[in-house]
Amino acid sequence: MPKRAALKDIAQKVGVSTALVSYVLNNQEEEKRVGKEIAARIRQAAADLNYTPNQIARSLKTSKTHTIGVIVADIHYRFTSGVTKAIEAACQQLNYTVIYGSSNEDPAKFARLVHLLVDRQVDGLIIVPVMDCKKEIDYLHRHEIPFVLIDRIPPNVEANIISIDNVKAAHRSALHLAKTGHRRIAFVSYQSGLLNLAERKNGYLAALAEAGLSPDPALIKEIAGRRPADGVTDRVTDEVKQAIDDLLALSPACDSIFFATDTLAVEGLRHINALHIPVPERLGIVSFDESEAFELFYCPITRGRQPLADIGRIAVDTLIDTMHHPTTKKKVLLGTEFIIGKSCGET
Amino acid sequence: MPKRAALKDIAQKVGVSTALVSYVLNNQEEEKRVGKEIAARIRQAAADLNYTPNQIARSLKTSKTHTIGVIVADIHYRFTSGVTKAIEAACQQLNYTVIYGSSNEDPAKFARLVHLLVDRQVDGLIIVPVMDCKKEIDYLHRHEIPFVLIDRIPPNVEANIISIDNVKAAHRSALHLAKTGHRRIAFVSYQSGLLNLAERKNGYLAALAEAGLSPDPALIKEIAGRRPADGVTDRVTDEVKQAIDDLLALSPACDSIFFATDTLAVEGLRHINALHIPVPERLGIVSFDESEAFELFYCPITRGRQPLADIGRIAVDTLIDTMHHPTTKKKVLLGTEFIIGKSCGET
DNA sequence: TTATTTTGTTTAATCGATTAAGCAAATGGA
DNA sequence: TCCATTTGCTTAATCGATTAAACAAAATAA
Repeated sequence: MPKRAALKDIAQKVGVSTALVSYVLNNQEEEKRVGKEIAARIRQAAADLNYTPNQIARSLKTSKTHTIGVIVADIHYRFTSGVTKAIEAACQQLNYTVIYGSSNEDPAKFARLVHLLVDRQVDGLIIVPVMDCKKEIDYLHRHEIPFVLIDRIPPNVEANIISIDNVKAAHRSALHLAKTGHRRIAFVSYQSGLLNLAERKNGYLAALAEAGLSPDPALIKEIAGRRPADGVTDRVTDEVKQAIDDLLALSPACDSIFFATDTLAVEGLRHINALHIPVPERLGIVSFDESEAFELFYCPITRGRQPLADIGRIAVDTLIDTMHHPTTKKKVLLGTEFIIGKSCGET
Repeated sequence: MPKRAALKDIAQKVGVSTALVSYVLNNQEEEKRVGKEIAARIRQAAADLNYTPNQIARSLKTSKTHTIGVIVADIHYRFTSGVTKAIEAACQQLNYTVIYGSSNEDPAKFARLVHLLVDRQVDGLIIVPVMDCKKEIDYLHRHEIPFVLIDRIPPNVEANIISIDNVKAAHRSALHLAKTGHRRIAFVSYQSGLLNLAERKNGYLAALAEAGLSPDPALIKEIAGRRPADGVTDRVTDEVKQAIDDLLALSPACDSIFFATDTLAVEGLRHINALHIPVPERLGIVSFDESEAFELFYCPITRGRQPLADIGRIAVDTLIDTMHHPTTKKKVLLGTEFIIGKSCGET
């Protein structure tokens, strides 16, 4: 196998300098006034030799890699794979390549990834931030590396952010439970400093207030652990079970649950199923996000669906934008779609 | 912002040549007999300047990128995200970076991706092949680029392959339906030249034979379109509906369905639900793969689960292996776990 | 005819690291 | 004392492309 042809080889074959070859193959023949006949011969030779430019060499010289780094929490989340799919599609159109890594919610791993990708000279980053990522964000700012945060909004951070309007979406979900006659509405979320969960809680509380219901701390359950790596979900699973058992034992009884994420809802429904609690008769349910399970559950789950494809696409657009105009700081809050199933009873 | 420090800067600061700096920072001080005191000063300077090597330059020189390319069908498939997660975890351990792209089952896109990743000089590839990928496989062979195929086994191809034993898994699934008293067992799959689906069919047929049931072409439904990009699933959805309607109208009646993939099962169950067909009383169900929905369905679905994490991990191991010993051609067929739900009735 | 502009091409530096080969000084052996 | 080794470091080529600057030849202007 002869090794890959380089510019030099084409130059040699045609009998010109590499400069000319470079000009022609980059379609600069006009500006650089390359002879028509020579240009044609160069193209021919390039085709004959099956030439493809060495991107590494090009990157070294131009310090542009045409690559963007994507740091997600866990590719196995529906949110993540949905958004990632859209990111990649958008990048493919723009001729960008995607390097990907997942933090698994671990700040140390997150930090390593940021540095790794920066060392690999990505032109920009799309990041699902973890807790305690202020240092890395600062690092990116200092080094003037364009980036966009998605999904979560870390506190006290200036940056491009693409997310959804969590307050509004949560408000709508909780209010729907109230409107369908529920009075003791529980909120099950993760314990986390991430602003998006805090905002979902705010939306929930606002809805209660609007419906004239008084908040009850006993109805708010915040699960300590994020779903750990590698399917070892035991801890979360157990805590969710406990939370639901607690809720069901309350008096006055809890009559409905608003799950702040799809993963929590799936865990919760599994347990509710095992306990043979009828939905929506005994317990009304609303969840955030999407899951195949929500439609196939005997009682289709009412839920707020995030526009995953939009988030991904807009994240890429915004990133490309900042790459050209580094000063722009965009904050985009997208709306969610509210899908009414049967898990809250009839309206 | 001062620009990133290079080897040259360290050399200047310490007052030595870049060669020495390179030796020290690559821990070759012993072989290259670098003075102890100088070595220490070099390390100190590197730390002071916050030096990180420019991977691009290193790659250009060594023509190793420490990057592997992953080409999948669709990251939003559970199979894909599960395997990808394991691939990335393994790569992180070995200090490899993952570049990722999805073919969306489109041979043209697949071909473009292969060339793109090869141009980016990936050290190796992990690939979920599409139909008609013989040309690209040959290309990789010709250029001596190490790669591993996963999930699907294209016909007439010599390569490292990590997959599951589809015949065996399908055989077991179909046989389970027979053992639970079903006599008119349908097989719903995709129409595709991919060998793994063909093998699942073979397993199904073998099980029928073993159970003394005669195969009936009317019970075999092969859906034409793969799930198209971007959630536009209408065509597949409609076809699945039609297939199930057809099956239910048969006489003698079809009493059970074996779905060859999770996506088909989810589509199918949605329709079965809408028709209020009771599972397992009227219709026994077995599926391939996993879905959150299978557990939350009112009647937990009996299924064969692929060892996604193992597939990913072994794919990486095998790839690293071939990178060092290019001649090895491994073919690994993993076993599947058979999870008995309630969708076939009692044993 | 000479000066100027235009056209077409080459030269050579550069990006940042790696690494074979070369060289000088110190050490050791006879 | 003289030659051979060892030690410690530098030089310079290289990977493959980009691109400013220099240059020569031809065309045009004066």
